[in-house]
Formats: sequence, C-alpha cells, structure tokens
Amino acid sequence: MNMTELQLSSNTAKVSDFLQTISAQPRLEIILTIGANEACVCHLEAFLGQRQAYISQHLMALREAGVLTARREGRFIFYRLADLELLDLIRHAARLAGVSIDSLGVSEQISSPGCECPKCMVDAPALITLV
Amino acid sequence: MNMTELQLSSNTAKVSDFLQTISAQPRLEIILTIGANEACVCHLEAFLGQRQAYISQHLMALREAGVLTARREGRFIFYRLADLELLDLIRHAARLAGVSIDSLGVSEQISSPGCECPKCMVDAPALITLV
DNA sequence: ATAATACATTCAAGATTATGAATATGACAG
DNA sequence: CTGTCATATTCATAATCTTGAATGTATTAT
Repeated sequence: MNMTELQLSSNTAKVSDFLQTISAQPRLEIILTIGANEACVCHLEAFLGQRQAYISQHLMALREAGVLTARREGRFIFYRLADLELLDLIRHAARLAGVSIDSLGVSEQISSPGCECPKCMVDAPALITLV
Repeated sequence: MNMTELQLSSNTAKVSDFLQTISAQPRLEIILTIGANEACVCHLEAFLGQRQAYISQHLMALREAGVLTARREGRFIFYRLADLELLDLIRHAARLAGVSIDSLGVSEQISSPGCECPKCMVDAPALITLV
C-alpha cells in the first residue's frame, strides 16, 4: 500500500496530484512553451535545450495527468494544452509567488533554431513568459 | 551546485518552488483547514489526526515559503494564510483537476474534539471542503 | 525491404523529499 | 526555579522522484 494509491482516495489528493504533476520546473517550462499553440517534441527540444527522451518523459507525465492532448501528423506529434485555463492558473500562481509576468500577450514568432518541422516555421510559441 | 540553487535563478523556478511547496497533500490539507481563519497547531493536530511534529514540519515549510504567517498568543501560536487568494488558486486548481468542490462557504463551527485552545472553541475552521 | 527520422519507453543510479523518533525551546503556572 | 504544556527543530532512514542511457516503435523516404 503505497502513498500514490492512498492519495487517489480523496479529492484533496487529486488536487495535490494535479498540482504536483504540473509544478515540476521542466513541466512548467513545457507548458509555458506550448502556451496557446501546438508544439512538436522537436520544437520543445530545441527551444528548451533538453534532450528528446527527457522532454518525452515529461510530456508523458503531463499527458497521463490529462493536461496535454497529442495529435499525430505524419512523423510529428503535436502537443496542445487540454485546457487553456491552465495558463490562468499559472498566472495566478506566479502572482502569489511574487513573480512578475513580463509578457502576457501572444509572443512573436520565434525562429526555433534547431527545429525544422513545418509548424515551427509558422506558429508563435509562448503565451506567457516568466523572465 | 544542486538543483535548489539552480532553480532560484529563474522566475519559472520560483513559481515551481511555490507550487511544489503548497501542493503536497498534507500541506493542502493544512491550508484548507486554516481557510480564512486562524488555527493553532493543536487544532490542526486534532482536526487532521496527525502528530504535532509532523504538522509543525509542514507549517515550517509553508512559513518559509511565505504562505503562512504566525502569531503567538501565550503558549499558543496561531497560523493564518498570508494571502487569502491562495484559496482561490486552490479552487482554480480543483476545477482543472476535475474535482467537485462541495462546500465553498465558510463552514459551521466545528467542535474540534481533542483541541482545548480558546480559539478552537470560537472560530469556524474551513473555508473550502473538498469531500 | 531498408534506412532514417521523430518520438516513446524502460531501467537503474543518484538526488531529493517525506516521515517518525527524539529532543529542544519558549511561555506560563505553581 | 521547576514542571508542564505548546510548539519547534534536528536527525536518520525510507520512500520517491529525477535524470541519463539505452533501446523500442511508428512513420516516411528511398
């Protein structure tokens, strides 16, 4: 009988699990990088400067928590936030954490050096930037 | 150079630290038990059915994160949320986590069996109940 | 069919955190 | 100034999480 099983029994535990899933720093960064757009793994890899397997591991956790949805297009898999209100939650948390949110609008298109997928040449990447 | 020091360098890391501090289940329970009121350790101990040292450890973490403020009154120390908006953040998270928030109003006074401090006989304990 | 690309999964070791036990401190009563 | 109560702190260990390495799978190109 481990902690995870016990936690699933109460609603407080569900909130705890949810928050713990999204709040790990690399996951917050993934969420903020995806923002209101779609992003493929190669884009996240290039943008965050992390290895593919590492990104995939966190994407898997976020997918299992229902935070992300995935869509395959040819060889690429595009991830999107299941609920954009998650961005509001993070803004809310940032405010309480005393962090200044410098840019809240949809940011300009980023060149995404290192990612050659079709979407990376089109989409704007981040909705929130925590500088 | 450990992880904690690295995390302190970016704002994303501050949000991550903040969320991770509050999202551990016993800490969420403490926060929800305190709600909009004050609570002494003995009350939390009785209400949550945990040992004193255990409660104090989590209170210490929450205090260091700036989430709680403490006030001494004689032998008792009363804790209060530093910012009541934290309760809104938790409501927000509960919604995104698909958890039904059954009672959002200030709950009735609870008998707090096991806690004899003066406040426990007066205050209402919880603002949110996640059943 | 083979190779290459994009991504997923597994596994184990290291790092971190959570927890219980023991002990310390600070305030008040006597 | 001694004891007791309320709370804080320290410490060691168990549990968990993170991370990197290696490998697997699905899709497309040749």
